[in-house]
This record gives sequence, C-alpha cells and structure tokens, in this order.
Amino acid sequence: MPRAAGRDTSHRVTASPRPVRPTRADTIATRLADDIVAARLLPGTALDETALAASFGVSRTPVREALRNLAATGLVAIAPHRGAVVAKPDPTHLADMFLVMAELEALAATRCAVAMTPAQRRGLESQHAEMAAMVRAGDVAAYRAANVTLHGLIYAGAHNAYLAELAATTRRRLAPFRAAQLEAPERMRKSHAEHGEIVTAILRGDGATAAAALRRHLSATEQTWGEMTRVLPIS
Amino acid sequence: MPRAAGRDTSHRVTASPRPVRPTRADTIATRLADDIVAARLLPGTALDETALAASFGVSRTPVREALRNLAATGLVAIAPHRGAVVAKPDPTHLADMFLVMAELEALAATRCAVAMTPAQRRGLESQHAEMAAMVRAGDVAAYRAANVTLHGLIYAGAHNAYLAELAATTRRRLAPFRAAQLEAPERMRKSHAEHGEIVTAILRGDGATAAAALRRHLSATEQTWGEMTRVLPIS
DNA sequence: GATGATTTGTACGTATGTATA
DNA sequence: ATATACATACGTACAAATCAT
Repeated sequence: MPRAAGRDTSHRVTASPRPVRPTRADTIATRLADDIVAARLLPGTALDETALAASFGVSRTPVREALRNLAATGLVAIAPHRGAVVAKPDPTHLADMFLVMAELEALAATRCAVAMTPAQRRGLESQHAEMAAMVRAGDVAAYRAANVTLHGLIYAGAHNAYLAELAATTRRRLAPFRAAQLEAPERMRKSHAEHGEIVTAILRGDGATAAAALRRHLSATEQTWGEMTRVLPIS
Repeated sequence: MPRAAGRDTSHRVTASPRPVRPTRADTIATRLADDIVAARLLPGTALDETALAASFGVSRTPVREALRNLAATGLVAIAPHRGAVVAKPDPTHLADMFLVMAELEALAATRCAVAMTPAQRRGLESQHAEMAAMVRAGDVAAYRAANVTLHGLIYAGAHNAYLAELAATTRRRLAPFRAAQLEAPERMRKSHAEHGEIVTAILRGDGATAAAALRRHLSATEQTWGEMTRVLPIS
C-alpha cells in the first residue's frame, strides 16, 4: 500500500506534530511557571538548582534548562554565577508592562471587530453571558478563570498568532501582581460591566470603541490593584 | 586613595551590576543570533549540538543552553528529541509579526511625541540628518546600520522599557527576512523621506501623525519586501 | 515493520567564580 | 584582606528516543 498516505503530516503548521511526551525540563518549567503565576512562589524568591533538583527528584541538568526557559519568558531572572530568582520587576517596569498589555489587547479587540468568525462571535457572547452567573454567585475563583478564557477568546478572534503570543505572555508575567485584584469590593461586578461594553462593541463591529473600552478596563484594573493594600510584597 | 569612589555601582538599575565576563553559553547564543539575524544561517538550517560544540571548541552543555535561550527569543525552534533549527515562520506568521511590529513602533512614536527629553529630540534629529548623507552616497550598508539606530532612538524616547524590549525583539526576528529589502531601487531614498515625516511629527509633538507615518513606513517596507525576488529561500 | 546508527535528554563529577566569615 | 564555604558553569558518560536502512 502507499504508505505516504497514512502518516503524512505536511499539512501541519506547528513544530511539534505528534503528541510527544514532554521532557523533564519542560515539566519542571511548567510547574514552576504555574507556581509563579499563581503567586505560590513570590517575587524575589531564590531558586536554588540543587534544592529544586532534589524536590523534583531529578538531576540539576533539567532544572537548569527549565530555569533558562523561564528566564527567557521573563518569569525568573538569572545572574551569571549568582543563580536565579523569581522575577521582581520594579514599579516602573510593571507600569510599562501594564501600558503595553493594554495596547496589545486594544489592538486585538480592534482586529476582532472585523476578523472574528460567526462561531467566534457566538463563543465570545456566551462566555460573557456565563460570567454573569459567577458575578451573582460571588464566585471569584470561577470568575478569575473565566476571565482568562474571555481574554483568550479575544486574542484568538484577532487571528494574529504573534499578537496572541505577546498578549498572553505579558498577561502571564503580570498575573502574580494581579492575583488579589478581583477581591476588591465591587471590582468583579464592575469588571463584568466593562466586559459588556467591550463585547458589545466587538460584536457590533466597532473596533475603535472596543479598543477604547478595553483600555479603560485595564486602566481600572491597574488602579484597583494600585489602591489595594498589597497582598504581595512587591516592593 | 579612597577606592570606594572608583568602584561604587549602587546607582545601577539593571540586574547585572558590574561587567561580568559572559558565560560560554551567552557568547555562543550571541554569535548564533548574529549569524541568524545577518542571514548567514538561513531559516530551516539544522543546528546540531555536537557539531556546534566542536566548532566552538566547547562541550555540548553550553551549546544546549544557548539554543534554549534562542528558542525562547524565537530565533530558533526546538522540537523534543528532534533538535533545533533556525526558525522559519510561514508567510502568515511573518505577516502577523509585521503588523504587530508596526503597531508597537506606532505606539512608541506616540509616546515619543510627549515623552522625549530635549536631548533625545536633538539626537533623533541629528541621526536623521546624518542618514541623508548616506542616501546621497548610496551607502546601503551604512544606512541599514543607521536605520537600526534610528528606530532604537524611537524606542528609547518612548520611555517604556518593556515596549522597547518587545519592539527590538520583534525587529530582530524579522531581520533575516528583510536583509535585502533596502537593495530595492529607490527604496533607500523613499525610506529616508518616510523617516522625515515621522521625525518631524515627533518633534512637533504630534503623536497621532507620527504613528500614522510609521505605520505607512513599515507597510511600505513590507510591500517592497514582498515584491522583491526572494534573495532568501523563505518558502 | 524491525534493527542499527545517530542525536538528544539526563545524570554526575570537576572547575570556577561568588559570597561570607 | 585573606581564606573558606558554597553555588553555579562546564565537561563527560550513559540512557532514551528518533531516523535511516
């Protein structure tokens, strides 16, 4: 039989075609990243190679590779011969990142207004609708997870893989510093209302309004975060 | 003599205070990155760890770390157990990156219009003026180098380190695919004229016009690149 | 489809540089 | 300031997966 037909993968676009079992370094990088993003590992914490290797039950080699990967994504900082620490950007750099993230998401919203498929529009609308129930129930944890999904739908709707990558990376790097922001009184309800403006504008095809609403949304998020008593010792 | 005065570095802001001798992995990463950006290593080229280690006269360990670093910056692509290759984004992804870069630079120009210091404004103006001579002389190599500097001044003038980082990284990733673009007839002269619009608008404090001019500038760059007979086998 | 050659992934030991006493 | 302790950078050896035959 013509064996070319059965295993042809030339139509694929990504670099990792079939489901390869992840390498140890990848597994460790993922776990460390999760801990950092969820603020279980606080900014400034030293990441000792030997200790991590012991705790993961592997040698130092994959731990080192994981740390290098995380350093390149900005979640950890490495100084030669001096080891790695969880990244701890100063307030100025955090503000810079916030501004850029707002602009990236505003751009994504602009593109969504003209580029989203009908199915994607329906998905965005229903995701927003589902979040209303979480607001009524006061379920902050569920809302936070749904919020990531919602913004992810906006990235996807822009149909620009690079933009989606940058926006998601930036959002991840900021996550440790926003972990508690939704706990603020009334913030969740206001967040949902702001989402409503954004979603409505996108579905209407009004990119400029969507972008403006998104900038306001992130500006409000940043302000809330700045006004709150810091749960995390970031300075 | 009071040696405290000579070696004080407490005013520094970055994470690598004193000039540490770079690690082998860093040296190798820099050299490979230069080769990729300058299109001496073409997209798709396999990067064999053992061969690279031999050619650099080191073991595989620092080579591996260098490759992981480059993978995180997007210059190379690594698949588990299958090695590294020089990144070769498909045309769609290239277009995505071009769009995002245009928006990042447009944002930078907008910020420049309001945030640049007087010294930075003078620097931008003089850099642009110097490039006029290169156009007259037809010195493409000098113009290309000066062009990177000019755009770098715009990044710096925005006073947003994260924006500067993203824009510079994106520009680097696109560099291999734009290497020959300035060779196109009249492209250099037109490029300089477009720069004039951008610089004038920034110095005038007109961010919106500067951003629009920058989008047009990069759009023209992309079009020229797309119309040219490919010097690089990118597809 | 099975087997062997080749390349990557991981473990571990040594050297070098940093930090502390 | 010198020396000692310690963590990281690098080299080497082995294990595991991929691909070529």
